[in-house]
Amino acid sequence: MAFLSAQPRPCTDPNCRGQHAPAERVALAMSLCGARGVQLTTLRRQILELLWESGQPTGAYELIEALKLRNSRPVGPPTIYRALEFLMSQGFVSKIECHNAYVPCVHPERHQDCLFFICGDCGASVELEDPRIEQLLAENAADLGYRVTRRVVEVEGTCASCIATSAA
Amino acid sequence: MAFLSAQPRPCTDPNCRGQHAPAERVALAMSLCGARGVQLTTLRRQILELLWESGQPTGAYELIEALKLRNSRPVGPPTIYRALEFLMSQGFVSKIECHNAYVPCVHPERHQDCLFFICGDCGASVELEDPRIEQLLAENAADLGYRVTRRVVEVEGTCASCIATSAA
DNA sequence: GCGAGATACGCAATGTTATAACATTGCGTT
DNA sequence: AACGCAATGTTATAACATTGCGTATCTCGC
Repeated sequence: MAFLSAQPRPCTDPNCRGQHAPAERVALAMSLCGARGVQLTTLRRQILELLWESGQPTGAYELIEALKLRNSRPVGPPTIYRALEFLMSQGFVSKIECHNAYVPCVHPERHQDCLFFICGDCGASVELEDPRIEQLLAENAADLGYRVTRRVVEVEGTCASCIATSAA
Repeated sequence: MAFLSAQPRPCTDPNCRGQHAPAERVALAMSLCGARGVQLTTLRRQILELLWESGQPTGAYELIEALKLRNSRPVGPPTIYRALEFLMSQGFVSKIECHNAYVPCVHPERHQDCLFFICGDCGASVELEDPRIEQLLAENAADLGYRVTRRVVEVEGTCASCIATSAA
């Protein structure tokens, strides 16, 4: 009886905009890792937590600094990058290529690349899915004979609240 | 009488796939710079030529090496990056964010961000335009209240010829 | 032509992001 | 104990990009 389950469940609202508590998101990741037979180790979990708590795309070296505060013993760049690679391979994190920064993903269970809108003023990013865009990219790929391994769709601009603030 | 003009003219075929001779492309850039009142200096022109001749996304430091061979006097990173910034501002070049590399643009006169398909095997990239995708991104931006300044759409995968090669 | 201001370039140093190469830890199995 | 394995630690370096400042070159009004 799924509705009685104590397990965290995936969000099914494509327009939820990622409004979920960090703890809830991390619990979902732990659950998925269990089901997939991979390990969400302490380090990996901490990084995922930090990303959820950060609220905006965060650089690898910022994560190193943040972990230093939390853990006393510092970790080196390779450690961070390996953990990020794991988190990305599992769909828990995406890289914002145009900012060399990392964001937690709202829908790791669907595990696909989605759209990001990034505000150049406040730095916040929003994750969206749009099947129509995915479809069109797939069509273009088919026309070219491409086999697709990854999609990067990043829209840079100014978010509504920053527009409002700057107008004031 | 436009059809008698000796000026290079923009390509109007959205699916031309960039099959244009480097010299022709550079001539178009020079013409556009004249019309816009900006300077396509020797350095900038050389970099644009190198990108057209390269045939695939090229890193800033690769351009430094290539210029060293061509010019005897070497140029430093800031010089290259300034030139690339100029070429991007004029729509002559785009950055492939997911590879930290630069490609010449087929349609500088339209001066807008387009789609790139990048082959992970051979490294070649293909530039496309798809108004339907642009439209959908604009819709999503409008829904979110975003003012868009730049679009990054990069599809990584394997191109048709590399698929054929690896199958053989 | 000629000087003032703007634009572009040269150069040294530095900052930022990412990976290579190798060593170690911890844990479960034999 | 000895081994295998996944993850992490350590050191160094590769790869990408910017800052700050001084010099050269171009443009335009005179």
